[in-house]
Amino acid sequence: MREIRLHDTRSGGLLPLKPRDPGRVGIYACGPTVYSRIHIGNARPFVIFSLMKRFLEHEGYQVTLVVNVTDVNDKIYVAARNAGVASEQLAREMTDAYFSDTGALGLGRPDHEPLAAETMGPIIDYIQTLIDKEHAYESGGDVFFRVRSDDGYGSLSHRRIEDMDQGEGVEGSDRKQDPLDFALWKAHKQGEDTFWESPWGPGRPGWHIECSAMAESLLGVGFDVHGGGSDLVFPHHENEAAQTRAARGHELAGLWVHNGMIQSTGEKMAKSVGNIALLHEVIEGYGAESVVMYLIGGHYRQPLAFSEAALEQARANVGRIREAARRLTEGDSPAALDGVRDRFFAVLARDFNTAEALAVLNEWLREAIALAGGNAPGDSHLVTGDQHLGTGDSHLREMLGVLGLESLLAPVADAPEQVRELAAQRDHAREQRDFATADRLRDEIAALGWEVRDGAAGFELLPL
RNA sequence: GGCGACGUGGCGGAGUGGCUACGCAGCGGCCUGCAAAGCCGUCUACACCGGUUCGAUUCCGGUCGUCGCCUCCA
Repeated sequence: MREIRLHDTRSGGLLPLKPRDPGRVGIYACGPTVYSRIHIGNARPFVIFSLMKRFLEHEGYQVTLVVNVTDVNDKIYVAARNAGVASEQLAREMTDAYFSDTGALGLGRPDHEPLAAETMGPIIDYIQTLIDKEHAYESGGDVFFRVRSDDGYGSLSHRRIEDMDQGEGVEGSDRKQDPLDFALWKAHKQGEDTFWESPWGPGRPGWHIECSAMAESLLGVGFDVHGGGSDLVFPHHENEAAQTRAARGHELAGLWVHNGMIQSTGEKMAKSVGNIALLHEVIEGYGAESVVMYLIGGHYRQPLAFSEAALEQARANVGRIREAARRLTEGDSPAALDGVRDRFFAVLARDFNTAEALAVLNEWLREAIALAGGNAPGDSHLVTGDQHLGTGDSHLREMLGVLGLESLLAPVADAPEQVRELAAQRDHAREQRDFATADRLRDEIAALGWEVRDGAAGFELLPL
């Protein structure tokens, strides 16, 4: 089994993936807070970790991917109040929208998608354990985590407690023993229409404990990879890690993997900045494959520039691969290309470098063409666009499958009878050298949503 | 202010102490009634200043700039 290395935020370096249970990998990635439709930045971790799961499965691991939904949070109360709907209803609607928006990416679903609202029992138990171990305390209906009781606090985000903002003026500061302490449970406040009963009175959990509890109840303590956006390193993941150390005496995850931000107008795409592109709109505009292609075009840890041009480019890339795929034959790829295919996966094994893998995939396509046509550098006429290569597509299928782009290999549907009839007429007109008629028919075909291409072996019809 | 990351050709974006990243766009060919698609070829790079080195885009230091986190945030 090939060694897979990932960049670990806590150690700051590339670490080999050493599964807790040999052959089995557990991944937990933080999903969105559902108070509005998600934007393409929210989709990045969903795509990265979905594809990482595919890659690990390709490498022979059995993978459990958990992506949570934060459906209990301050933001949701505020957004619901502004929209004049119940917070529970808004959360439910936006959760559904999230499932539908990410579903449209065509990558399938994670193995588990827990909701905070449905994990309330474990969350309350978790808090009670922290109180019992004196890592947390109740104060006026709130419960706070005692940050200074965790020796490892700051080890994930590389901050020293002394450097931290003392949190003056922050909500709840009058009830905290230490300004650094953060809320595990927040007492019910007037106007908050969703709340739960607890040993400390009615209220709702804090964000950080929700994730610790959801992750642990599905993957146990010490699972392999905890992922999420780099903006979550502090305080969210730092706090998750602290809670687990305090309650269980063990690290929550072996590796902490963080994706970079998508940038728009030169800064992080964020609802609060107002520079967002909603995922469902981008998918409708460019197609799911283009969105996936765009997201894997850069290394997951780097910031990624968002623009119309970047999406257009991704769409062009998708089109080119789809064209190439059409010219291959279903079946085994030539052994001469095994090395290129292997390199594709070797590159992914080095910190999941999808950008470099894509370059290798391009190389595979180029060599497949050269192999089929015998093109030497400088030859430009041996393989033409309409020529079927006769090369087996198994390697490409394997690579595209890991990238979530296997749909590019789907056969083109037959054109409707009406379109085929027009195309036949056009072919006849061309034989008669009646090009005016041929061009008019091409326009008619285009108006029906099809493109006609002429080749040595006759015409082809493709959906526009 | 503290911590961290980054500055690559028109654009997106990898990577490396010495050898073409890749893609998009452009340009020149091939093919073509025209077109589309495809194929071949091709031009623009490694922020700036020092240092280490036989040799640095790649290592070290500095300067300038950008971004992220420190508050909800993928």
